Amino acid sequence: MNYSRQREKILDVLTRNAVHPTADELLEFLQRENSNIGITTLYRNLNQLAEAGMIKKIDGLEPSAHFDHNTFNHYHFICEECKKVYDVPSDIAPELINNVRMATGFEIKSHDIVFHGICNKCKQKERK
Amino acid sequence: MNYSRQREKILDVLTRNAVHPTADELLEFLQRENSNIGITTLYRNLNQLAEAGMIKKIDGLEPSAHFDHNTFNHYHFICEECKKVYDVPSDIAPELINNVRMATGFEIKSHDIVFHGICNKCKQKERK
DNA sequence: CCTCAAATTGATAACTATTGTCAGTTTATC
DNA sequence: GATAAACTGACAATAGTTATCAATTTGAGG
Repeated sequence: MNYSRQREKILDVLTRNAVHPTADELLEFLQRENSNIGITTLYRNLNQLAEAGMIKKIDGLEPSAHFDHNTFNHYHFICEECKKVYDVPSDIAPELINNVRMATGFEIKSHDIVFHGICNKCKQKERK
Repeated sequence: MNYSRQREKILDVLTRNAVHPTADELLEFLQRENSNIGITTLYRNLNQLAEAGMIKKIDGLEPSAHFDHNTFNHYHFICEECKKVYDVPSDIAPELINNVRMATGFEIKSHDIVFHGICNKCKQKERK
């Protein structure tokens, strides 16, 4: 993978905006910083970076993929109210992979967990 | 929800073809049994049935949603080789929800786990 | 530096999965 | 049987994402 100004900028903006943005949201962030990067280039780079393990692509949050600069093993929670995506630490399911191996015999290469519910901020608001 | 011939047929075919089909695959199954149901009707019913809790919509298997007649609490595994979707029993992560509640304080309404890897059949084939 | 192949960009077009529209049909209730 | 509400399905539209490809940029070697 060669260097490119655009890829560096994308990685930079994604890291500074740790809100699990979609491609569209990232494009906005970039434009706000006067980085006009083509949407094709953005998608191409996001996929390349994910492929290379430098970022994470979060599926399961239809209708569009979100992207995460945090490549540390962890899970995600999306609030049904404010739609914000939160990180969930991976130690909530310590024996998961082992248990699946035992139960199925399959070779597990990766896994993702998505939780849906109401976050604390939105629980507060509802109480008022 | 009123009765409809189409909805009954969709539920019937989905139940008999327990392979977690996509909407397109379901359409094929239906056509094979000479049930020509419009794609709009199919999607509308799948969403209604999922809404009503009579089937499950499986997100996170891009690029398209899969559907599952099994509404029992369970998870999914997709084989990177043959692309088949398998069920994974839910008892592999017994304390999951509690642990997330403890870690985050969030109200968890639902969650999904998707495992990626190689299934036993494909492991066999690779050995040859 | 200069050259050159390989990698990258981005405008445009294309594709795919899914949903909106709406007139005509079916269902259920009285 | 009449009537309102639910449902169908052809068609058009939308949204997210990828393919195409000529022009530009990058990096390794001479």
